[in-house]
Amino acid sequence: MRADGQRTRAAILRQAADLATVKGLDGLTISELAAALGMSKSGMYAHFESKEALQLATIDVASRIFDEAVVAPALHVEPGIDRLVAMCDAFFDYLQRRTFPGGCFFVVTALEMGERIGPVKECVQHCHADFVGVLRQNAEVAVGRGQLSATEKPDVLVFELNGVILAAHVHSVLHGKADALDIARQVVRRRFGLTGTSGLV
Amino acid sequence: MRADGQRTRAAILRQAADLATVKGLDGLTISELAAALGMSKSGMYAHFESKEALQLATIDVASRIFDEAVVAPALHVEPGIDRLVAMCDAFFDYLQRRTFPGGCFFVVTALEMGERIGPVKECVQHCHADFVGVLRQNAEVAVGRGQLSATEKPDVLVFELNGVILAAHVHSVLHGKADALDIARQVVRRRFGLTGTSGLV
DNA sequence: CCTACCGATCGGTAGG
DNA sequence: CCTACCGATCGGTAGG
Repeated sequence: MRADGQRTRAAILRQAADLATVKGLDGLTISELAAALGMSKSGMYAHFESKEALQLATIDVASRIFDEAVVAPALHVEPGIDRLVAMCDAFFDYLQRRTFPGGCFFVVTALEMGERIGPVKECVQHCHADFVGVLRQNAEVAVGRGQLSATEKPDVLVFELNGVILAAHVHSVLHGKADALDIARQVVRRRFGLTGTSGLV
Repeated sequence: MRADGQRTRAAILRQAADLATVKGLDGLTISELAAALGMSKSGMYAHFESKEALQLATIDVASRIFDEAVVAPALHVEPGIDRLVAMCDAFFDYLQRRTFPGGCFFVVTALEMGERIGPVKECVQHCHADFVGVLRQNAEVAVGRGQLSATEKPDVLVFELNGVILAAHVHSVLHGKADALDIARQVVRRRFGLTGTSGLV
């Protein structure tokens, strides 16, 4: 049945995304993926013609999961600083609840693909750039509405927020430091001159 | 001759470190490494008993290269804020001159090893923790000497500096943005309330 | 979606 | 440090 095929495909991609956050998009193996799903290796090829096609499709579903978990919730609050803070908080929540077992799919793959060449790298690159673009838009709104000083450069602000996100990842995933996400929430608030909900400075 | 053996071993490890920053410590292959050196695969096993031993030895030389490039230069300036800024600047220089082809060895491997288990992950983890520890010591000195407010938490400051380093990496390596390192230097200076050498805020 | 199979490459060893 | 080789596993295909 058609619906079954699509459900299977979705299950494969979700599992692939999970595995990729631990082993990398390249370290991910078709046999390993099949085994994790209790299927045969050739069952994977019934859904994808090559490993590269599988990788590309995996990035696509991962970006949907990311948007749903991190971007979408923040769209309910006002553009500008509020949305920026909401989006960072949503990211920290998404990281904390381990939506993917190895942390954030795009943090892991962005660093894995650093100097690679080819469609998989470009796809990861574009997904990451899209997220940075959303942050940037809101940084511009924040400056435009006078929520931030007119001398504040959106590019620099986005760079800094990205840094907090990345530091949160390394401290919580690699080092398993439980307080990393609290520190991250606190740093974001202080950067905007807000009194944190996460306790004293 | 003994000296030849050691020179070969050093050449193997240097090449391995280079490859690991592009393909990852796990994606690195013995055959690929041998080919890059114009040697045979079993020539590698004359120097290392297993891939894991090779990985561990590679991390060791990478940490020496890192210390020489990033930590050592900063030891010539006063502990505290000055040394913190010098160390960050040294990191940005080391990244800019592409000491390793894929960026910083420890940024790349720290994210690759995120949720792995075993001696290789632990080794990367300890190297990263050592660097964070050096930053932390200087953050404590800075607070102790009154260069920073007494309410400033060293852990939080180190978290932030780590974020700047990571953001510099992603923006310059993945996205190839040439101005990333200038932004990074600027952000570090502003964080300490210093007037940047890298132009206006 | 499976069994059965392909050539290529993996990490690693024997023997020199 | 090499040639020659090992079993295991890789990505991928044939045929059903």
